[in-house]
Amino acid sequence: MPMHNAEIADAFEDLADLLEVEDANPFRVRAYRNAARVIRSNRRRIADLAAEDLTDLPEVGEDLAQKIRALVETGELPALEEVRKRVPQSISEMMRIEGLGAKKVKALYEGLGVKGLEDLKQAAEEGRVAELEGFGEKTQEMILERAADAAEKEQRSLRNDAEDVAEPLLAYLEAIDGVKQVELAGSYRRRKETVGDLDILVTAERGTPVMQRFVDYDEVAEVASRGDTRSTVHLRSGMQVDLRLLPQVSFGAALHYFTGSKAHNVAVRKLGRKRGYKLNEYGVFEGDQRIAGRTEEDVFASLDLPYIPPDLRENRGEIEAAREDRLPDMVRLGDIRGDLHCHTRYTDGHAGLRAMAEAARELGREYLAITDHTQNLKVVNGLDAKRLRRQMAEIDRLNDELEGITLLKGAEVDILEDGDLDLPDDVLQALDLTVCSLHSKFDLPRNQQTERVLRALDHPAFRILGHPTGRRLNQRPPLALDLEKVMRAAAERGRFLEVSAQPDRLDLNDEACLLARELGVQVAISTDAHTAADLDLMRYGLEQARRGWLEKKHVINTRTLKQLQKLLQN
DNA sequence: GCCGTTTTCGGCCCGACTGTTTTCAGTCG
Repeated sequence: MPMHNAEIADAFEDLADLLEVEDANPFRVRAYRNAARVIRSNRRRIADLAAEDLTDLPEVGEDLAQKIRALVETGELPALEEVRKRVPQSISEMMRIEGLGAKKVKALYEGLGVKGLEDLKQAAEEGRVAELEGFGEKTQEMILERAADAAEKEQRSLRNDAEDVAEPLLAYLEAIDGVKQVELAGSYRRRKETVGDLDILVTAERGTPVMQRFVDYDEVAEVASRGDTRSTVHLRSGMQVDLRLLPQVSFGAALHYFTGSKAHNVAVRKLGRKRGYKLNEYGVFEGDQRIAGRTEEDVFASLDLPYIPPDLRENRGEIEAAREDRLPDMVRLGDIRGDLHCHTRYTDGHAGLRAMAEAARELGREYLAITDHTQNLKVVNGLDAKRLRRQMAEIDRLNDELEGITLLKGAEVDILEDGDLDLPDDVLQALDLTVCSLHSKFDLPRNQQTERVLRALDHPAFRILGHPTGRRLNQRPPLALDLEKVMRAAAERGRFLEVSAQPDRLDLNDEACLLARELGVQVAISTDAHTAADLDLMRYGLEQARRGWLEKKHVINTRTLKQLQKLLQN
């Protein structure tokens, strides 16, 4: 089983952590971290590229290329094994405690012989930490408080959960008398699929008690730090929130800086340096002279760049594209004309056909495909041919009656273990479209899983591959599938892939959308609604498609009903 | 360890906040 990009990245992160504790050259440490970031976010499997020239990857030179090859081939990183002989691996787990970095961990290890979280907790309980030079009572208390939490795995929040926390807080801040601007920066603003913490930027009239009101917010469980221009709190929900109070004149620079991504910022700063400018969160400076900073548009303009939307700021070519005036014209919610995946009471949905149709019409959809499960999925009472025929007849009757919306006859057809589809051909052919999905045998080896999907793709009734990787955020990793191969086959056969808008799926994700664009596969952004209210989840799928540079022309449910029907005929 | 329109050596982002060592190092973003 070839090594996953995340595993390779983890190995270099570990190496960086341990070297940092050893007080190695900080730039060397950073080089490993930079490479880990590049590897982790690369959409192709590094293990598969190992035969090619890995130095083509940014941040990867001769040395790292050789280390990656060794790691992929042997499963071991000799440099890491070397360091582990000198420093126990477990001490890096202490660095997960907020407020403990490499230097403090090194001091704890050398001064107290503490080797991991358990040791550390014990040392703190016995009061030995406070006695160590450079440490005190407060640090010891902090360690006691956080050691237990650090042992649990950190999880990022789903976007919709983060919104539930963020929106009321933003409204609270905006309502403070004297507050002028409130913006939520960070990965939240970039519309990333998950959110780690919230970075809020505020401008206000002089003397406005923003910080006091912020730490007084009802939902604040703990104030981690409080200053005149910056404070950090933890909310009851567990979410960390940073708030920064800024002068108007640098608001745009700060918004750009704290929106990130880090990789995007590094690339933009580099562009500035080439022109002799200095970029930081206060502005763009030529010598001591601030030449931009009030708005983000100013900041980009000072570098002769058009405005780059936050969704694209991942250093995936957006800066070059901006310079050459070929930024994508990303698909918008208003472009969406229909929804091609939903369920009803016939299987595991909670509303009837008419209710779903009317809810979709309320949202301005012109068509809605009814795609209930098929017989293989017993737990949800999947439809057999007979029941599906009955549903099709009911849809025909409803279509005669309904104004302003058309229901399409479809099914979410199970792809069986051998790649067959889960209904007889005649009934499949009678449908307007199929969404074909994997719901079983997630653990097949990569080759076999890929073959299974390729076989299904060959079926004449196959139209859309539903939630292609099967991942559930924070629950289930993507299944082993050669997505590139699948996409190439789909492009050849005129088939489509789904971008599921379910907040815990978002599948295809942003990077896979980029790949789809590159390989010429069109997608359907679908809600997979199980209730009438779910039909409004569309925006979450749209956000990931936009992050994946997809335009209106790449998304089949932006077509009129007539155009779509033509696309689905072949 | 990487990188290069300042190019094969010599840089590599830097400012706010905290706790502690009372003038600053460590951490974070």
